[in-house]
Amino acid sequence: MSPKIVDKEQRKRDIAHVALELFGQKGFEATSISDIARVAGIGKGTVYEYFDSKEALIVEAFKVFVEDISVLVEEQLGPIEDPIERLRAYASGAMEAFVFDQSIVRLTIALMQLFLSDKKQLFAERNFSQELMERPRRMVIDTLLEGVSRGVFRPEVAQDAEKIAVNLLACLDGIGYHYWLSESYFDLGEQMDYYMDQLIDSLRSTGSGERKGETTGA
Amino acid sequence: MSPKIVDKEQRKRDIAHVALELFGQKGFEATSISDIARVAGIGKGTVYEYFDSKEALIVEAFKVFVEDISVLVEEQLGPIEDPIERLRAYASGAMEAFVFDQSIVRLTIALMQLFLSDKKQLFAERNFSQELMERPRRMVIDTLLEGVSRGVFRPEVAQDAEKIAVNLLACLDGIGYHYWLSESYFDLGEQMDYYMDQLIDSLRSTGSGERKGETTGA
Amino acid sequence: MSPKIVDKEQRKRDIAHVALELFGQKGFEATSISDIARVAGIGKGTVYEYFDSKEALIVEAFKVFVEDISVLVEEQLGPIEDPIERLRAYASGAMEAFVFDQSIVRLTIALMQLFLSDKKQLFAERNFSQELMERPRRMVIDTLLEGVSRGVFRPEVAQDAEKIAVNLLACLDGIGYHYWLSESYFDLGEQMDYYMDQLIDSLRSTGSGERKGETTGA
Amino acid sequence: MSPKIVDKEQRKRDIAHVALELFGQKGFEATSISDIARVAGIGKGTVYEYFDSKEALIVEAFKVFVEDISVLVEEQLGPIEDPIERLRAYASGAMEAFVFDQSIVRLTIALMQLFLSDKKQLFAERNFSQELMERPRRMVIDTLLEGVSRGVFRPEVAQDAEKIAVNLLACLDGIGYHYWLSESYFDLGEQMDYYMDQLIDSLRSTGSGERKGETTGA
DNA sequence: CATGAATGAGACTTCATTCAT
DNA sequence: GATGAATGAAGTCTCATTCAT
Repeated sequence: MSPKIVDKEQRKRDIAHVALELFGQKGFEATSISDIARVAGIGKGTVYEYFDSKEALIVEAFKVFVEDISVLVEEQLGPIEDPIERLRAYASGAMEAFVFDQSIVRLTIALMQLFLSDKKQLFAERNFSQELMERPRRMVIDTLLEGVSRGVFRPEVAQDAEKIAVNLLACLDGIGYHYWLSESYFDLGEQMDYYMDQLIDSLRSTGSGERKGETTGA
Repeated sequence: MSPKIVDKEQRKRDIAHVALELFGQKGFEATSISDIARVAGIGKGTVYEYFDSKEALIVEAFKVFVEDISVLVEEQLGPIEDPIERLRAYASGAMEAFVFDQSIVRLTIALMQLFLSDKKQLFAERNFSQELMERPRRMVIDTLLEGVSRGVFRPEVAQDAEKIAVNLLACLDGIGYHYWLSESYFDLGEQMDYYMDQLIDSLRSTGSGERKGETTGA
Repeated sequence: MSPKIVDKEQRKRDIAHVALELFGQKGFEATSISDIARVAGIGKGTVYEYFDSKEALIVEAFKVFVEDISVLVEEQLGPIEDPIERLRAYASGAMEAFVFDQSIVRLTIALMQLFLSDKKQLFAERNFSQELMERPRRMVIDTLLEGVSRGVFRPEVAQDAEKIAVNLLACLDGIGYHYWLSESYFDLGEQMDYYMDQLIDSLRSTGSGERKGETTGA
Repeated sequence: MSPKIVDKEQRKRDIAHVALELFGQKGFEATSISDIARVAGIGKGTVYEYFDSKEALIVEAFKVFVEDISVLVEEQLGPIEDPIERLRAYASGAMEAFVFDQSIVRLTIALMQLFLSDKKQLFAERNFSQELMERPRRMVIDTLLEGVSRGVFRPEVAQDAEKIAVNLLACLDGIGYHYWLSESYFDLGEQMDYYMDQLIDSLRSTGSGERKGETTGA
């Protein structure tokens, strides 16, 4: 409430941001408190004024990460009206993240790291990975429903909206990770387009357009 | 005259397996050579009789991992003849891995870890992530072609076989990871079935069957 | 506001001095960082706050060594005016070092150790062994020239001053080392006097004195 | 006595020779038993059939070293008759060792290492450094006496022979070490010649030749 | 509040030595 | 006798964390 507290909260977030940046660049274990302090431009001891331990810092960093992603998705898709365009825009955004801004990919993988470490219990309170997907999923579901109500998508889409959304997010990520891991073995854009064409094709209300291709892949 | 007789190759593999186990449980950095030695029931120094460094051990562990997976896929799908059944069997296998034998998931994530650490160069020689997918991809492609030649799948599938295969593997993994990360937020079996139904439906030659459902999600 | 106040430079020198002490007692490889820390009364990790590596510590230690020696020579010879007395004083100082304060001998040997290890490249920047001799050589040369200008030494000494100086320093060291290695097989004082008598005798301007003895050995 | 025993003694010496070689190349601590065994072409365990410990091996190696040097000096000087030539030949040999076959230098330094390590007690039984000098000293003394009896050297040389010999050996070594340490700061040949000229000049019987120069440095 | 000096646990790695074959 | 697999002590170095200033 008082300016002091606001300041402290902001400082905390700043440090978490720096940490996030570094975690994404090198992973957790390779990122030391010293690194974080140096990049943040503060003293090593000061970090401990804001966080009880490195683990607490990690948790805060992911809290920030989840918020950032939500904001990012919002920004990218906010202005777009057409349901189909919205879905494609989401896919494009995901693709770009995998090809260009690897930090998101890296951070998601860092998050996975936490899941297979003993630190999993850090998340007793909150399930960040679920929160991470919550906003995008909400967005996809809303878009699907909007598409149905506009008559762009088939009515049956409405009742499967959640399932469709979950799969959409998962598949885009899956394709992205495989691309990332296989070091450009295939063309990410092509694969994602192939996937999206298929999907959108199957969503369209029959009257709203011809089936585009012969439909094959997922 | 003759020294202690030991099958060094076998021993090496054994240690690699133990390492693999632990890497999957805790990640690389969190797994110490001491841990590996203790679990393997040998002295710390002995590990270094078989591997020049922790990094060499990591590489060997993944070599073993890739081989294991290949064998596993082979075993699961070997006897199945029908193309559609083969694809479904593969999906089931993947699902089970995500639900039960988490070690595969964990190891794949461990592999991702390596990619975001500076140890990426360890794989200069071999691209394990690609090798890891090579066998399954081959299998899926062959199955698709076989399906086409049997008249079960539409002829167009043949030319897109590679793309379809890549997406299939990626999407199944994507769904699996999201499930794993979201801690059972959704029903993995249902989601995978939903995906596979859609996919297979789109592969079938028009004459070979009715469109199974109305919905089409990813 | 202000952090713990410590004179880092002084601390660094202190640690280097402790290291020097131990290097002289046991050699480099036999001296562990733990040893140094223990004797310095600090924690093992603290050493690394001041030196990036053991090698950096070795370099710093020798920097300190060279300075110490220079100061020592200066102190011993500073006030003496007469050229012959100065030379004899230097010889006496060297002798005492070999008989009493073995640390100088030990450290010089430690320095030799470095030369035959692969750590020689540590000295890419500075040639400590040369620096170590620089001051004494300068001093001897100056003394010789002073002696010539005073008419105490023969004029020809001037042009050979450098050669004479180099040999003087080298021979004194040689005698000292042999004494040290042979564990008092001979009387160091006698041998050095014998050497110095010969030398000074050969330097004297013919008018300045009778040849002292018959013998002349080096 | 029996062939077996001879064989064993020879084997022991062979190993010691290999060890010597390696000690000279890298120093003690940097030379591992594994290294020695590998270069000797035998098993690591076999080394322990011949030596109780690494330290015992070091001792044996130096025993061999001392013998080798004696033989070497004998070979180099054996055939030379003229006393002056013998002395100069010894100096040349020493010089070559410092310039070319650094292994002798390195080994002598390694020997010094032992003296400043805790392993000094290894030599309780024998003083290798003294033994090492014994033969050359003997040789120099004999040569001096021979020179006197031939009338080449002044009669007084005889009674100081030991002192002269000790200083000669020590000074040559001293010049050599300084050269080695200073990395060719000066011309070793010149310095040694300068020293030897002076020395021999001072030894000559007055009748046997003019004083060569004005005599200056040692 | 902020700082960074200090620290010890613990990581990787080497190596002299033992011992079963 | 010969071998090399096995081992643990010990070394260098990193880093999360504490605490005096």
